Amino acid sequence: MPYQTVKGTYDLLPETLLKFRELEDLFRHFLELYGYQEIKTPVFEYTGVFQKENDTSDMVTKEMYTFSPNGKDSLTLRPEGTAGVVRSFVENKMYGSPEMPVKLAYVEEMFRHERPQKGRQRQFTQMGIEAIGDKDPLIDAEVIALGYFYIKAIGLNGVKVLLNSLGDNESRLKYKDQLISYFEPHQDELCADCRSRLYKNPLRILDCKVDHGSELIANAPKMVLNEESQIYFDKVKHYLDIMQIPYEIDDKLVRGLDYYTDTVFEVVSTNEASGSQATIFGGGRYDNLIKEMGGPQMSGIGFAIGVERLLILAEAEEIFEAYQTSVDCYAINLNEDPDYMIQVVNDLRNEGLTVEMNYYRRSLKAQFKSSERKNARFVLIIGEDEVKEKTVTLKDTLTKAQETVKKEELSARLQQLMEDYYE
RNA sequence: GCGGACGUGGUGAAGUUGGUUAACACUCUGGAUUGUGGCUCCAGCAUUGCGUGGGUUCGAGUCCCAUCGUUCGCCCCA
Repeated sequence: MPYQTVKGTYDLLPETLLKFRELEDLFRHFLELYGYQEIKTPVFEYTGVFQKENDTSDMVTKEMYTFSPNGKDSLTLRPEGTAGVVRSFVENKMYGSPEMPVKLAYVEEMFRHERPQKGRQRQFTQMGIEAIGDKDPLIDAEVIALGYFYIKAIGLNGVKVLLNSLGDNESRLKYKDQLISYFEPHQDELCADCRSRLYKNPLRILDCKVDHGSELIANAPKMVLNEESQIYFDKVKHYLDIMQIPYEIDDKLVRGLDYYTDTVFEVVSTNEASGSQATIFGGGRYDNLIKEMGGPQMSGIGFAIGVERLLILAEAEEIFEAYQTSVDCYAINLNEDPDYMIQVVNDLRNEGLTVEMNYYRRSLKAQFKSSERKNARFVLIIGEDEVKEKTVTLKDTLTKAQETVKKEELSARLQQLMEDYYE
């Protein structure tokens, strides 16, 4: 096999990683603002954590990295964050927490065996939050607010929030039945995928990209929420209005997995740089997941943001400032051995200054070029005379001023020069 | 899983219907200037090598097949 990254994976090189970190740091700042705490769950879990019974969707059957190291246990690299966090919530008995909801967050790598494309890798990073253990429209609105204002804080334009309600279990089951009886007589007009969805997850038919004569879908019965769900949804919208978060109701928005109940949302980009992968983040409320995982009947809500996609957009909108690493000093050595230079450099570093040095013998010109590339504020020249006199020739690259300083006084002199400059 | 495009040094890339030593530019290295950089000038820089492996041919970066990867779209998107 060739020595190269596996298809759909990539190296995050220093320059890009800095931008990545910037996005993460800002996200963590928002976690703090909204009172979320970060947790780490294992990269792999028992397959059952991600694969619910009766789930035969593409994503679980074809798109998970599932393996069996001992031929017995079936393990899977996490394809998403929610399941692991909910598992942890239950396993660590956080449902007993005095303060509800428990507000958790993660920034982690996910793995999906999909065909790679722009904005879609097989290993990718998601930042997400989950508010578990309580159900109130205010929590839904707050979750959306965190995501929305985070995206705005990055400086992205052309984003919009899509919002929908799938209703509570009662509303949804009723609606499912309605859809089944509506589509049943028209089965032959549906694509193969939708025919198989008909009984399992008829809501997905509404979101099908294959055109089955748009009339059929357009005329499908609309979801009618029961009174409780309608009031809940209205409150969510009301709170979003108060926070001045613009949103669009999209009744075709059903999300892929059927553990979602009531509020579902997605933030999409209208920037063409995102290509066909326009969803920046998506999430929703889940009333049944915690119980399914062996916890009490509790509800949760969360979302996940794809960091790679954010990065594509952020780069397209050129919101990153040019990064320029720099050092305080660069030490040039003109002597055969580096002993004296090492002492000088070591002292300065121990004083807290960032220092680079020349490692091997090369021309003065080459060393000066290095100092430039490292963007050194000061150049320290160490030749025969300096070693003899226990001094260092100090050149300020901004003022071009040059002076000879005693080795013991170097650190203090540098600090002074830097302070003077900023005055 | 399906369909289209693409793959030449560290980088950006030229390479006409297959024909001698793979253009040009940037970067880098050395020198002019062996204790003072940025400018200028000179020189060097793709292990007979053009993603990889086969094939056709007197001859292939150029044609054919396969394979790997990238990319665009479809599917999917927890």
